[in-house]
Amino acid sequence: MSTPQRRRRTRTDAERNRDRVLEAARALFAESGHDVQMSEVARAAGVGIGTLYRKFPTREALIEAIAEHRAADLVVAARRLADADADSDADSDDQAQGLTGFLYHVGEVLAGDRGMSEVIGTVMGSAEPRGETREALLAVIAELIDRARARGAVGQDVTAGDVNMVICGLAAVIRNAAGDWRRYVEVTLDGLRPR
Amino acid sequence: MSTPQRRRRTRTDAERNRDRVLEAARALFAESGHDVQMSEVARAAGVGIGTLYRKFPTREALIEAIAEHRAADLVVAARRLADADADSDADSDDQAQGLTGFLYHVGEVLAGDRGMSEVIGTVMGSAEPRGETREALLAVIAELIDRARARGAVGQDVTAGDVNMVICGLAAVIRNAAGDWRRYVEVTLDGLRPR
DNA sequence: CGGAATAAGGAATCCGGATTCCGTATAGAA
DNA sequence: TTCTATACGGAATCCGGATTCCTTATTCCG
Repeated sequence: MSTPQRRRRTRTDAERNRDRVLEAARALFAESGHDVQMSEVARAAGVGIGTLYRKFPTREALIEAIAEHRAADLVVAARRLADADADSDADSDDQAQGLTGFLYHVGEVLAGDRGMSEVIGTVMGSAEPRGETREALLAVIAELIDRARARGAVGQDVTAGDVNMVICGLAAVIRNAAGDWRRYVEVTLDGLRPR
Repeated sequence: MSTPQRRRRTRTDAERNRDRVLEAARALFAESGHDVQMSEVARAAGVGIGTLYRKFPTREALIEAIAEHRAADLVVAARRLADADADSDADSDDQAQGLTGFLYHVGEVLAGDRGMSEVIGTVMGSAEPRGETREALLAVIAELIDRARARGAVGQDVTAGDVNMVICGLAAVIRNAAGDWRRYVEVTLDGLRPR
């Protein structure tokens, strides 16, 4: 029946180290993908392996934490594009501007982040049951599609799932340097147009 | 200066075992992808690990050997489709029949072969310098494209590289169960049409 | 049939990393 | 300043698998 006294606040240095780890890992993963070693991350962060493990009990946990962040960034970007799309008049030569912009943005991001390109497939795939961020992303994508469709820029039958697939493929193209990813985006966008 | 006497022919049992290994590995990889253990392959083949390693000095060698086979199969299939395409009149409702058939065929194959879907990206990507089979595949694809283009079924600017990318993406879609791959093929084919 | 020359088997070894453990160091509450 | 909950560091440990090695079994050539 002991009354638990209020916990001391988290040590400031602990917090600082967490940030350092996160940042170092983000950079390393972006540069070389997820096959970087935990010890490397720790070194890059200027922290001991023990500390790294205190923050993230597992390599997987670390990767997941970062992937989550980056995915959330994508949601934000998509949100912005959707809003911009809402404002703009229908005078642009690209009637699907929001969606178009989004796909190119994703390409840009993946092209600059090896790690992300390795995981986005899983994130978007039907794998993870818990996908708060995933749901959010699908929602915004659906919105982008609706806007484009309202202007007759994409087929009536296009769904967020379709874009999902396209992104999944895009990541693979980028990872394998299988060609010019911009061309890929161009082709798939054409494929989504009506008729 | 010793004259090497003519070698004894390869023992029949040795050959038999090689086939067994190849077959077992093919099945296992198709079923579960390439993360299967060497010992599992050996067991499935009814052979000792030592024997397995005598045939394929490295896990990578084994995977490569099988991937090579399967890729060659794709070339054969493509070749057939190209020939069939050559015969057919232009009365079909699908003017790109050869190419269309090929992409669906690839999808079918990848959907039934986890291992292949994991590697095709690398095979098609600009990775491998030595790509006899890769070259052959690209050549047939180019032919399929030419035929389709002659009928105005695909854009003037479509290249084998484009199809390459599409396949790379297709593999990712299938691997991640990111959606209905047939839909993906449909969309990308549309994207390759003129205009 | 007899004897190399090959091949089969599979236990023992090796290895690259991830993860754990515990003795120290430090922040921050009193 | 003191004291203790927290956090740090990084050597030691653990582990899953690939790969090696050596002993025994088979082929098949003469």
